[in-house]
Amino acid sequence: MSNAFKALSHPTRREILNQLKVGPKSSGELLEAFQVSWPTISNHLGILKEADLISVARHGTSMIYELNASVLEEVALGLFDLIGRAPQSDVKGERKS
Amino acid sequence: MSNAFKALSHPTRREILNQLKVGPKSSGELLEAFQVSWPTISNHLGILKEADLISVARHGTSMIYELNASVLEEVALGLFDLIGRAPQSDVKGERKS
DNA sequence: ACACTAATTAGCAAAAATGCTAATAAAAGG
DNA sequence: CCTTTTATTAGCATTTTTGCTAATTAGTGT
Repeated sequence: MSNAFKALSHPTRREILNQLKVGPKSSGELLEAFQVSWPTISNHLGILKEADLISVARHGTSMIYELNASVLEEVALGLFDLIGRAPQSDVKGERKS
Repeated sequence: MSNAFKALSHPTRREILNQLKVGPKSSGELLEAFQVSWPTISNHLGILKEADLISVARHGTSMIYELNASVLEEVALGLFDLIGRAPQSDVKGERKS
């Protein structure tokens, strides 16, 4: 859990998650949204992956990154628990088939 | 928002929030739960306060710290937004008087 | 095999976070 | 006013994070 919050504590990494919100993207596509070098983005992606907030799969020469919704949900639920008000669990977004 | 996540990224600080979950406490009371020096706790409390995750009020010689539920809720909602599934707002916690 | 594109790893320097001891402040009680 | 209790501030060393350039890996096309 510490890893997750640490990963979330950097603005660039939160913005990466925000970019991935609309759908999977490659390192290169993500790079364009930020004024940093490629190794820097690569490092941020590594940290997010280490925290299990994103998943990655190779697609040809590209690495495609994707949000890990379940882990993000866990973190959010942990915060709700802290203030003693759990959200209804019947939301869950996706319906069953 | 960056401040909040940074504050949450340290295990001791998350545990402080956990201690405050049951109710307000003084620095001294909080200190007893951790094997660190007093200045260290004071520093962590300062960071949590800076992030607006807790509030503080003087009570005699003691400083009483208290959870800022609304800010924690905001952070949690931010995460839910990231995965596109907002929790129901009809909470299970306090009823309306 | 060779070049080209996409991305990561290595190595480094600068900045920030962590947590200590010592010194200081602020309120309460005698 | 002086002491005690409660807590913060100052100053410092150690560790971690951040982000760069240069070098390397991996796949694609010729």
